[in-house]
Amino acid sequence: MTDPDKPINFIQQVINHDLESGLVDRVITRFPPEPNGYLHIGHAKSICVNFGLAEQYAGGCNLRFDDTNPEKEDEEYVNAIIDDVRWLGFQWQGDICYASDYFDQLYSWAKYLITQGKAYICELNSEDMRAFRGTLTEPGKNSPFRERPALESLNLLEEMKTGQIDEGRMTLRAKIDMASPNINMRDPVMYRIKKMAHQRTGELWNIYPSYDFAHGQEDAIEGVSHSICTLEFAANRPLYEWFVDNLPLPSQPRQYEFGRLNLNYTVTSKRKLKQLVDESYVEGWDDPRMPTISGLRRRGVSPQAIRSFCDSLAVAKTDGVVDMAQFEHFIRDDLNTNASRAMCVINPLLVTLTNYGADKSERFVVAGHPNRDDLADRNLPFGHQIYIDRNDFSEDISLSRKKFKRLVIGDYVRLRSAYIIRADDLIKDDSGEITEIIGSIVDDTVGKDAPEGIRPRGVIHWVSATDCADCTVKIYDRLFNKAAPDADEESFLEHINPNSLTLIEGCKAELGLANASAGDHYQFEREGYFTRDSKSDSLVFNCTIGLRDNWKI
RNA sequence: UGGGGCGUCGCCAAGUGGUUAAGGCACCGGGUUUUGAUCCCGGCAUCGGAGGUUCGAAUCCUCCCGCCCCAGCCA
Repeated sequence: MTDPDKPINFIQQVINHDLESGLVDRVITRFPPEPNGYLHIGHAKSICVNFGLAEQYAGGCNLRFDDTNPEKEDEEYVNAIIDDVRWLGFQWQGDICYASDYFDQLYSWAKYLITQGKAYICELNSEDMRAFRGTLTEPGKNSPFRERPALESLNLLEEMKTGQIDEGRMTLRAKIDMASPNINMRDPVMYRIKKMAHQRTGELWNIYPSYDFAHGQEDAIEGVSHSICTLEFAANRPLYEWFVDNLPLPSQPRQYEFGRLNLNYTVTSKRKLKQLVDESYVEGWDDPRMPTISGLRRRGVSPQAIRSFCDSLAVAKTDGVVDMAQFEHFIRDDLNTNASRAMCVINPLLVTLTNYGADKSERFVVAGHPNRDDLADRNLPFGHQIYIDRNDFSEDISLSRKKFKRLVIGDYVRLRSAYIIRADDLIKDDSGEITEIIGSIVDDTVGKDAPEGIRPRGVIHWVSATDCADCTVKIYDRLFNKAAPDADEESFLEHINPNSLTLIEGCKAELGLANASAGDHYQFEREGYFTRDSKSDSLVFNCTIGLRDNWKI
C-alpha cells in the first residue's frame, strides 16, 4: 500500500522519530468528525491520512464522533458518516467512539482542575467576556470571579450540571493567562450551559464541554499517539498541551497540524454545504453535484479514485487550492481501468439500413473492456434500423475527413464493434429537422478491416432501434462558475452555476444497460463514464465525468 | 496591529549547503488505436524580493514583501 518512492511527509518523520526514541510503541490516530453535516472530499483527505498512517505503521485508527454540541448535531449525520467511512474502505479499531462516552470523566477532570485552583466558574455574560478578553493587540483583564474559592466553583458547577442555572449565566473557565499573546489561552471556556437533549446522553446533562476541554482528553483516553488535525487548530495547540500537562491523563497525546484540502470551483465547508441543502440549491447532501462523499458516490466516483487522489496530495503545512482537474484525472484513471464499456446514444437519430433486411437480425458478442477479460462480454443486437447520435452526422459534406471523423452523406463510417456503413440519403420533417438517415452496410465488415477502396472516416457508437433500452441521462457541470466561490465579499451563492444540471430524456442505451445497478460503473464509449442513479426507479444514468476531449476544430 | 503558520513551473509538490532543481496535474508537439478515449514518445521553472555568509545556497543569516489562521459560552 505504501509507495516506496513517495517522499516521507513531516508527520511520518515525527512518527519515525517517536518510534525510534521509544516515545511511542504503537501508532494510534483518530478521525474525529463532529456529526453536524455530511463528510466531503476534504474529510476524505483527513480520513486517508489518519487511517493510512495507522495502516502503514500497523497501528490503529479510531472513528470518534466529537459530539460535544447537541445544538448542531444529529443522528442522521452520525449514520451518514459511518456509511461514508466504511464505503471508502476503511476499518476503525474496535468500537466507534463518542466524546459523549467520556462526559463523566471529563466532568471529574473539570472538578480536579477547580480543586487545583486552575479553573473557576465565571459569571460574566458573553458580551462582558468578550470585552474582558482584550483584542489582538491589547491584553485581556481578569474576570472578577477568577479568584473565587474552589469550593464555591465546585458547587456552582454542580448546579450548572443539574440545570439550576440558566443558559448563558455562567461558564467554567480554565485559569491560564489573560495577557497571553495567544487569545486561546485567555481563560478559555471549558463548560457552557446548554439545556438541551443530546442524541446519545438524552437529558442527563445541562452542560457540555467545549472542544478545547474535550479533544485532547478524548485522545488521551483512547491512547491516541498522534492527534492530527488541520492548520486552523495550530493556535489551539498550546491549550491542548496545557490540559495534557495539567490533568492526570492516562497518556500524553501530541497534536500535529497539516493543510486541509481545498478544491477550486467548489466549497468544502460543512456550513456552506448545509446551506446549499437547506435552501434547496441542490437536491440534498447526496446531490451528485455536491463534493460530499455521498454526492460523489451517487455521481459514480469510486472509493478507489478518491483514495488515489488523496494519496496524491501532500501532507504539508501549505494551504493551497488543488485544481479540480487533478481530482478528475484520478476519477478517469480509475474508471478507465475498471468501468465496463457500453454504448448509449444520447441524442438519437434513426438510421435505416436499406440493404439489411427488416426481418434480419444479428447479435454481436463484444468485449466488456478492451484489455480486461474478467469483465463480462456484451451481447449487442443489430438490425435494420439503428440509432446514432445526431452529433455524429453532418449535412456539411465539405468537412474534411480529418476535421469530421463521423458520418456525412456519401461517405463511410465504422459502427463500433459492428459494420461499416455509408450514408446515402436523409429525410427531414416540415420544420427542416433531420428525422432519419438512409444508409447501407458494407457486407462482411464486422470484426474485419475495411475492404480495399473503403476508408471509414471514423468510428461512431450506435444502438439497435428495436432492441434497446430507453433511458434518461443527467449531465453535470461544476456547481460554481468561479474558481474561488467563497473568496470575496459577496456570498458564494452568487457564483452558483445555473446550468450545473442537464437532464436529457429519450436516450437509447444498449439492452444490457437495462439491468445496470447503482454502484456499477460504465464507460459509454465516446461519451464518458456513467452510473445508474440510486434515487430513481426508472432507468436514469448520472454522468460521472466525460471522456477527455482533446480534438479541436 | 499581538501571536501562530506558509511562500519552489499555470495548479499540487519533492528538495534539510555541492543534483542537469524529482514527480503528478494542466498545457503544447508527435506516434499507435474499430472509443477524436486509453497507451507511448518528446517539450515545459533557478526557487516571493533585496542584501550577506560560503570555493559553492532553493537550502544558512539579515531586512523587506505577500498570503492564511486566532478576539464563538462553534469545531
